[in-house]
Amino acid sequence: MVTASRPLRADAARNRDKLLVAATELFAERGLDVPLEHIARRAEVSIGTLYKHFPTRDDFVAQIFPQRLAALDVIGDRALAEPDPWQAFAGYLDDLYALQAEDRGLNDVLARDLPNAPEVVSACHRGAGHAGTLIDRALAAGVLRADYSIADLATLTRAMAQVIRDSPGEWRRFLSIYVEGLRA
Amino acid sequence: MVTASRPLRADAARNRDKLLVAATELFAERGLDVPLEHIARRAEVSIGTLYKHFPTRDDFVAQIFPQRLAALDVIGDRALAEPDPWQAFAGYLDDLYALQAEDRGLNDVLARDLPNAPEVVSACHRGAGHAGTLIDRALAAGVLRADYSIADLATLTRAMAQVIRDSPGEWRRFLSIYVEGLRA
DNA sequence: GGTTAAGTCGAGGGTGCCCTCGAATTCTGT
DNA sequence: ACAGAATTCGAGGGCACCCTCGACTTAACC
Repeated sequence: MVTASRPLRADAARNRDKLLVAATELFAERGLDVPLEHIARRAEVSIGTLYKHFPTRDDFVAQIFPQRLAALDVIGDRALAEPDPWQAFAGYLDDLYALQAEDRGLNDVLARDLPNAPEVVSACHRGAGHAGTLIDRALAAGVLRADYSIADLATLTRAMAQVIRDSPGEWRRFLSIYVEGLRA
Repeated sequence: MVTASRPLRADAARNRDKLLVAATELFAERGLDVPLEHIARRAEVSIGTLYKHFPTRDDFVAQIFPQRLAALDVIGDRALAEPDPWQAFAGYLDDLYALQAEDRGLNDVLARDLPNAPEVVSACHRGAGHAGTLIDRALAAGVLRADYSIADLATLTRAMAQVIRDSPGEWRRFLSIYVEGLRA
């Protein structure tokens, strides 16, 4: 999988790291659309060097977000371990959006059309898998409105992304109202 | 109020109209951020002429949206005429977002920080007034969750704007779930 | 018809972002 | 130390949008 061509030269490895750090920070602070020039500047590296290491924005995304998205598995597993199906589902939503609220980049990744990064896509699919299971369990237990589906959750996620952007202090309240409407 | 300076020359009046028509169409189709050059092109007028008549984007907004926002009064009055407080409130939301779904420009106007156009601002205030009354009535009747406020409705509106943009076919379903969570 | 104020036009300058490429630099192995 | 390969740099071209301004055109009034 990892095509180990010649290892990077020392200075190159250092620059690559600085770029990754800068990109991670800026994505989290300002979202996925931060200008690449800003990333280069924060990394104290020229724009040309940036393009050498990461020819496209998606190359950054592919390097940065798989780790971030691992958190999805963590909250997914936690929810699956919760015995009460309703608690599991509602808690999962809470955890999910707390995650999004902490990281504008993550918020963007989950809310918009997926970036062209296979690892990111598969992490999202895994997340959707967890969510699907939680929904099914809640449906089986009869605690969730009977017509709820994963597609509704996708819609909710985009809506929540917007609420988080506009009024970071109010997403929890908004979510709790919506969730109230979900009970069977 | 209307400073009736010299009337416009015939050709100027014609161009002004063409610009207004083009802007109305394009705002509705593509939202408030459509490039001004596109408006000029559709109006078959040069960019310089556009700036002569409408020095800023807000000048367009100020001319176009007060009419559009009159619809807010219509649905507001309709809702106030409805005797059942819950029906009135829920129906109002439905009508409001149906309006937004029909016109991307309106969707933008209602969802983002208000444009610098006094007439638009006051129309929105009037709308908020109606909504406030409907909320109060529903609260008084005990059919709406007791802590609901106009601020929640503002949050909802931004969320709905996003849902409408992303998946125009699903806003009604999303809204109905949220509204379900609102009942007392 | 001639005068002139009003209106029109569009090239062009400014900004912010994207991305490329050749010259200059620096690491690495011998 | 040196050669050669790898890496860095940043000026600069491209694009999309914003907005201005002076030369040209035209409607309006006598």
